Amino acid sequence: MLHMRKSPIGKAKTRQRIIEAASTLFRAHGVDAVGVDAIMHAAGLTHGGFYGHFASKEALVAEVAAYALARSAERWERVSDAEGLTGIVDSYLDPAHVAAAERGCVLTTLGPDVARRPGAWEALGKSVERMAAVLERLSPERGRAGALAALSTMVGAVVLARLAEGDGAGEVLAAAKEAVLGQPPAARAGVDHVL
Amino acid sequence: MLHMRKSPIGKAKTRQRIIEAASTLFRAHGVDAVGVDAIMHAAGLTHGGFYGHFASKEALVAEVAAYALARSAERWERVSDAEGLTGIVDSYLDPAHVAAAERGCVLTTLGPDVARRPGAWEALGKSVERMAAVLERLSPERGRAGALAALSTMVGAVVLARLAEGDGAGEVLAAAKEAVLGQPPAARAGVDHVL
DNA sequence: TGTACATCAGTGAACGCGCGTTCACTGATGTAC
DNA sequence: TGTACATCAGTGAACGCGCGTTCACTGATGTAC
Repeated sequence: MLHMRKSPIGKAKTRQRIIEAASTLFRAHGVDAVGVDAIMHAAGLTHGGFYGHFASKEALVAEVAAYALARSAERWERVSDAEGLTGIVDSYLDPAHVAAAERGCVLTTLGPDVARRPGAWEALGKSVERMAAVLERLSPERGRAGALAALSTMVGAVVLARLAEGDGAGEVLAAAKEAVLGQPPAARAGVDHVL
Repeated sequence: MLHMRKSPIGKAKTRQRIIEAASTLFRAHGVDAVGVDAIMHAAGLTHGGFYGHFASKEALVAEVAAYALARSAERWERVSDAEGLTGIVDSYLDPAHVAAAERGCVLTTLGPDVARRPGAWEALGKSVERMAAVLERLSPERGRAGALAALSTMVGAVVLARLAEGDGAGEVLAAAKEAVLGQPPAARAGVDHVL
């Protein structure tokens, strides 16, 4: 092969590239539908090198889930500072989020998948906690229970929106937005029974 | 082999047995983690007979998802008649539902998995519609948007509860229940930061 | 009612294939002199 | 500064295995006489 990456300082970067490639592929196609070979290829490497970075595919799954959700939590904290509750809710309950599952929130793309792998729970819990804390800080009057309920609504709405055809997705997202932000029905379009 | 089932009237029952076996296994382990061989074995048959009933594993997946969610929708309609909104919400947001994923709501066990298989959407949409209709009938003052938001909250809460360790699951379920039923905080236990 | 036969639900060996994982190796790198 | 060498990140062939699917077959069933 012509190009190889062998400097010791580069190993950590290669590892990170593998995690990022896997986080896209896992979210897009599901954990079991993506092989080590496909991940390494997406990272610009050959499959054999995988085990120099991770003990097993399962170990990668746990790390990827934790990493991707931690990035979501970071984003929530950053957006909440700049744009407040509506900033988070609008970007989460956005058709673009529904469409781009490969970059979407892990809870909505891999939730049930990760739930079957108890090894990954611990690492996710911390990020879920951070996301709930952001919501609670922005709506202190609803308390922690209100924050957990709002998070549930947002996660569930994106899951449902990905199962809806046509305009159904938009209707679910709008309904969830209304519930979480407490907006009145306002000028509602004449959408009817499209889910 | 000693026992075989070959009467023409029995074929439809065999087919149903395959669907039911698959619906349990898919929900418990995920679609890609369960092979045709395991499904047929659980149905008391050998793997070769599968293709006398279904064109492919993908065709079975679509049928299983539709069947299992339709049974949920039926149950919602039946329970709503007898026990009203609290009957549905209490049984859906119950630790027993969280624990028994293999018999749980398809939206929470296979949602993202099915979302990646557009072939199965159509059959699911009808059942989602029925579930939303049940919620709207029981809370007409919140309208269709309120029903879709409540459904989102319930689905998201079960997904999150399956990712939580220890008491975190109960906390999410209680928060979602409070949000959907509109109950006041009431006598809340001193649970703190357990998710 | 009893016998011969056609049907076809279910069997199980076999197929090509891609999986997760291992391992002997290669060759660019950073270091020692 | 220039050369020789040890390190080790990454390569790619190979492993056993289980996948989805096919197919020649078996034998219990319902039917015809």
